Amino acid sequence: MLRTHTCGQLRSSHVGEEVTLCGWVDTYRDHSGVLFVDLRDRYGKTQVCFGPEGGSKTQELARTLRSEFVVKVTGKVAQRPEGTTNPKLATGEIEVRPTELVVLNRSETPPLQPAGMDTPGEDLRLRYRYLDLRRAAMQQTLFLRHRMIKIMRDYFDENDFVDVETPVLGRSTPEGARDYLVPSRVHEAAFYALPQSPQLYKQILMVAGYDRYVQVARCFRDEDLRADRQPEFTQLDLEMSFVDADDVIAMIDGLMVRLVKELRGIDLPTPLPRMTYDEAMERFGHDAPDLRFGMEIVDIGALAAEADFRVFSEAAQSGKRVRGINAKGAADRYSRKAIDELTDFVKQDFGAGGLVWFKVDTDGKLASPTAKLFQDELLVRIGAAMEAEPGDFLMFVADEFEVTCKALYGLRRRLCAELELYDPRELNFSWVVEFPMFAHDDETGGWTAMHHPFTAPRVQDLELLANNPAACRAQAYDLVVSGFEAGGGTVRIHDRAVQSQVFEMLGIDADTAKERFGFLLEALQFGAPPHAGIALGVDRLVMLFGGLDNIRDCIAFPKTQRATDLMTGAPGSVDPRQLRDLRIKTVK
RNA sequence: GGGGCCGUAGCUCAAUUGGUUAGAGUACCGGACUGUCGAUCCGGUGGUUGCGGGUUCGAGUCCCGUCGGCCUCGCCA
Repeated sequence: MLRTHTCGQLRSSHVGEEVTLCGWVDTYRDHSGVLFVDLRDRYGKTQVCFGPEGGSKTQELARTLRSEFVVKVTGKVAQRPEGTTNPKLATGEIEVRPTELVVLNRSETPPLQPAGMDTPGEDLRLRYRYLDLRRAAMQQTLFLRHRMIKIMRDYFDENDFVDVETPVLGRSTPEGARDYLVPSRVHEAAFYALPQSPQLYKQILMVAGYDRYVQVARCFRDEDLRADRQPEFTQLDLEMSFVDADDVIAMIDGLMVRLVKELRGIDLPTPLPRMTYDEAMERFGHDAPDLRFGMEIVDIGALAAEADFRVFSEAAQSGKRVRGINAKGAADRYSRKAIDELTDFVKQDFGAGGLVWFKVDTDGKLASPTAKLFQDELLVRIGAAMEAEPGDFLMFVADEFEVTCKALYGLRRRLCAELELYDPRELNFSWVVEFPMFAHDDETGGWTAMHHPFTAPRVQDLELLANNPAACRAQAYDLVVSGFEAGGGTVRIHDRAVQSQVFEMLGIDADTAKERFGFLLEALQFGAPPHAGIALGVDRLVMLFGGLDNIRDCIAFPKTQRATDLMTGAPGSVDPRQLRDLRIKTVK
């Protein structure tokens, strides 16, 4: 070992000891007679004081040090003189007075300054990720990530889970996200697919009797990126046998309690609250509602039906929905121009016909250019339904249910950010349960699995499977943390007859089913226990616990929005010989 | 594939309605300084305003295209 201590370790109790530290030059302050260098490693910073007593040669060398040089210093730990301690540093009581300085490596002037106070542009940070990762904020996040995964592994180990690794090279299965494909050299025109999740393998492990499986698994989905979505991401994946949905939920409740306790020092009450999917869509327009603030959606369809204003009455009478939200006290925060932008927002992004809005004036009356098209008494009743008070800002969308959900969810999310209605570090946990089994497939006009094709319907909904699939609810549950889907799982079908029925609904015929995942269906015939599981998004949990607003900051080497790695240049071209081996020809 | 924001010194940003030689802080280089800790003080280097066209007497600023980063809709069982 080149060093005796780390840069975060020394205290007054070490005064007088001879120590050797290694680290990077964080900052330096040259006072001619004496010069100071803050030496940094992942443990902290220690001030090194080059005074005349250390020798002029050492001092001259120290004078050449610049940002991010890597050095080794040997010297005595000294108490700092009265009045020169630094309470901002854990090591601020002491300093090291070196008698020897070795420059282990110099550094070019870094394009971004790890010790700087400005956050560099993200493209630079990704291009020079090794410098970015030296920044304290990034180190804190990666340490948080480490601690979180450690807690998870300990927790599941204590609960008799077995960590089993599953293949990365698998086979492509239908539905779901677009696969990342890996061509086979040995088999012409055949491809492996990288796993979107270890779903099928973990079910097979249940058939194999492993009873409780867990894995921190890398997953891949070739879809467009978002602030909370990366093409490769990490799931805490688990599966349990002889359990129902409540057992899985309780197990995860316990994990959340542990995480919140150990990472935040807070006792999280359980059971975590639950809401059905239908309720979530009615109250918040989304299946992962942020419950840290109100602004719930209110349906005013019954009132709208009576309106002289035809956008409302015709919508209400034709089976569409008229719903709105109330941004409390926000009336003076939105000018006409800002409201025009909100209107464009709901039209452009969600296909809404428009936005009907009112500001509540000091008399409690609803005011807007549209207001004159309404009967006065109806406006009073609408105001009452919205619990409107002077200064409130009301917004309404009249459209198909799905459109009103998307538009009002979008508005709610946008306004809560603009109005700062919540503490970004606050964590709120809940479950959304009883998801629909099926969703309409716009392309084929048929049905598609809301979760995946192995999801079990609720027992009481079995007969709805065939005659009213839209009403059929699944034994599915999503963990929602502060408005993000932090995880989702289901009880799986272990009954061959039910499985066949679901495949039929999804338009997967027997041959296709056998071809695509016959291995699972076959396995289920050899004594499959009832089983259920869940997968949590590790990157997202780190983001939420870290109070961050994007997932890239939680990943050491993330991809850009266009799925490239600015540091390595991936994806890149390959040697023609590699393509020849794979018998792959690119076309333009 | 669609919509939006951004791109100016190594870095973070500014530059009035399109108008003089594109500025500041920091970094970097040189100098001063024995207690600083975002050190301070003095001096200096540093610019194809992402790139390519266009409009104009004149473009960092306006228009078109393009490249890159971010946000978002679609997409994400």
